[in-house]
Amino acid sequence: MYLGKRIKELREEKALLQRQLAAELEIDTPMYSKIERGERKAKREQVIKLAKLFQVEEKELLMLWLAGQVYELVKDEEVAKEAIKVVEQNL
Amino acid sequence: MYLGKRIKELREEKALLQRQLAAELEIDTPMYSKIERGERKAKREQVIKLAKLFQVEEKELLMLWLAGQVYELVKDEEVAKEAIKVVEQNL
DNA sequence: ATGGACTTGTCAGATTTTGGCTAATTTAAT
DNA sequence: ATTAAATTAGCCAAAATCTGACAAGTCCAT
Repeated sequence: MYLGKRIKELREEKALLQRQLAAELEIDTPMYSKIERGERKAKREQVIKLAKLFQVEEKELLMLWLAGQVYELVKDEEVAKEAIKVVEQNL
Repeated sequence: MYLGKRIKELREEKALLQRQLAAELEIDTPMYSKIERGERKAKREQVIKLAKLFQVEEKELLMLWLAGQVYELVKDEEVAKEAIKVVEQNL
């Protein structure tokens, strides 16, 4: 998963533990673990908080977060590419 | 909405009434009306049935249906374009 | 002003999502 | 190999969302 992969990188760079970030986000550790692995999706607010904690651009993480959701939506569809292109046109 | 616009066109081309299509899909007319206007989203099965009824490529309607969902997901996000591009890369 | 087509609003029931708990597994160090 | 810490898996109830149906409304032509 897009966001999960990135925040895992960031967490390891800064040598933080899942439970520390979980505490910051006020969720439990298993939940944070799931977000990192993309098993659960973070909420917008949590992504923003993570950007602050890691001191990276909010936009970067929000973009990955959104991309992950789009990917989940289209991944099993034969017409995924075409659909994406159509949306891209109209943005 | 992508799909709604298209099935309205098709319905008018063939001079059919909403209630006729609603009957085919086994839903009530208000529901069909909402699907056409994009107020409710059709389910996959209904889209396929509609393609058969209108005698158009299943793929065409499924693509529009998917595009509509993607659009709903990203439309209010500042990072929509970038996110879409990232997904496009990885398909 | 009646009738037919379509739309709007509402609502309970069904389905999904969510958060947190416990327990299992993996990892790292001694 | 044993322990302790970190991470993951599985489960369950509460909350939120989605669904289908109905009643009532508008709009338009006759």
